[in-house]
Amino acid sequence: MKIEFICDGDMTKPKAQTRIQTKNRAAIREAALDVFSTYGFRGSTLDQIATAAGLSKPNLLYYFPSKEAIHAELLANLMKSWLDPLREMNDAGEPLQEILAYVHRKLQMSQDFPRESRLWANEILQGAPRILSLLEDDLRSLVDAKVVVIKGWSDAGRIAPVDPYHLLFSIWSLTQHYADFDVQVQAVLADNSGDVFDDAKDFLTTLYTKLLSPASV
Amino acid sequence: MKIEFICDGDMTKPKAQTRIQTKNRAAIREAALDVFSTYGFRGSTLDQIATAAGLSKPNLLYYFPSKEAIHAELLANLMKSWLDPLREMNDAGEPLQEILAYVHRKLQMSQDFPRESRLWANEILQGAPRILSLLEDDLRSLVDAKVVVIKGWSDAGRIAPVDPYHLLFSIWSLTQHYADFDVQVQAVLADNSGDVFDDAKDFLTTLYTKLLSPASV
DNA sequence: TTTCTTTTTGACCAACTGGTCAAGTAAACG
DNA sequence: CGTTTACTTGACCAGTTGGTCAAAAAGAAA
Repeated sequence: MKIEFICDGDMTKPKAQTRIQTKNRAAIREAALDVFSTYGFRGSTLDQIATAAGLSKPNLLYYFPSKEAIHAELLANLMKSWLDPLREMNDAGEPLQEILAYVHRKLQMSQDFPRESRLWANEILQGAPRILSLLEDDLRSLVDAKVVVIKGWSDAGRIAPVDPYHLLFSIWSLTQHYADFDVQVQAVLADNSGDVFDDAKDFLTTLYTKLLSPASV
Repeated sequence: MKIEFICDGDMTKPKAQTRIQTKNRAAIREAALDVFSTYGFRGSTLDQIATAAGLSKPNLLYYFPSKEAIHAELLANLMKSWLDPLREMNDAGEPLQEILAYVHRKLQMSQDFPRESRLWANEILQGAPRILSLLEDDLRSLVDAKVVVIKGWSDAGRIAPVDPYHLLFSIWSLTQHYADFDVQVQAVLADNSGDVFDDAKDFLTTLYTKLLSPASV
């Protein structure tokens, strides 16, 4: 019997997975996340992933039809959790609080899911060949919607005037930097101080508070 | 006769290169920068580089002893130009102007040398296996020196109090983002507006001015 | 022109790549 | 228990990889 592919378009047969399938598919996803996020798609091999998952290569290919398919599934899952923190930003909330909360959520994701962040970064760095269309649809429309919200806050004088697009870019880059460039951050800081993410949180809170607080005049 | 390797440690024989050597080694560096910055080290092949340089693979290997050697030379050159903009930050200057000038220099580099930025990003993302020691030596000592300068400005009340390390991280991430995540930026902005880098420059100038201007009290 | 050196290439190699397949082993089910 | 189904594997394949080498083709120098 053929394995059902999660999330495919057709509605036929939800086809419950067996214990073994659930376990092994999860192990493969874990291993693939490790390998892909470190070496990128073309730099990773099925043997690496299989070994990391504790399976033989043919066995791995019993669960996923191809290297491409594993990568695609990871990216599909990632897209959702990558957009969610921005979706949660609430039109009706207090503007500065909403933006700071978004920054903190993104920073927390860099701390908790650095591999996911690096997988994303690898894909974008290489020109996003596999998710360009998703960027232009899902990401773009979400951003466009939130840009309107931010513009509204800004026009109403509830936050300082700011380019909403570049504001979002700044949040992405500042928060993901701590995951993507971790090696560099560690090399510079070495033993130097306390917790990096605590300090980063303080720094970013100050930065966005100063940037966005409406002029007191 | 063996080809001399540029910049090797020993002082013997400067050994002037021939016209052909100069031309072909330059072509190889150009091509390798294209390929490595797009696919990362492991994802790039000698055939790709050779073709892009207009040479056959054996011919390419006549000029460089290995794939590793080409990559190493690119990174060595890059390290210098990557650190220079920070080196130029002048202790004796007006603090805010010095920092803004550094930001603008880095942003300009993202605009003018996006491939170099992506080559760097690829290397760091993958754990910097080939330049970790350089990060821990050259980069770290330069940063430590400049941190003292910034701390001095901050203690003297010439700029607002700020964590100097995270200030530098923020400059790196905000400026390099426009090179490294270019595809994503383009996907979000699409045709939307005028020049991305012009807008980015305005945004960053405002951001760091607000962050660093000393309290008016 | 002749000679000497530099440059270029086609043929080749062993190791590795993503992927297949038939045959075997282990679960689950009746 | 036996049988059906799910899972696993060793052997294998064609294409690609980084890299070698001897010999041919330019260039430079005389």
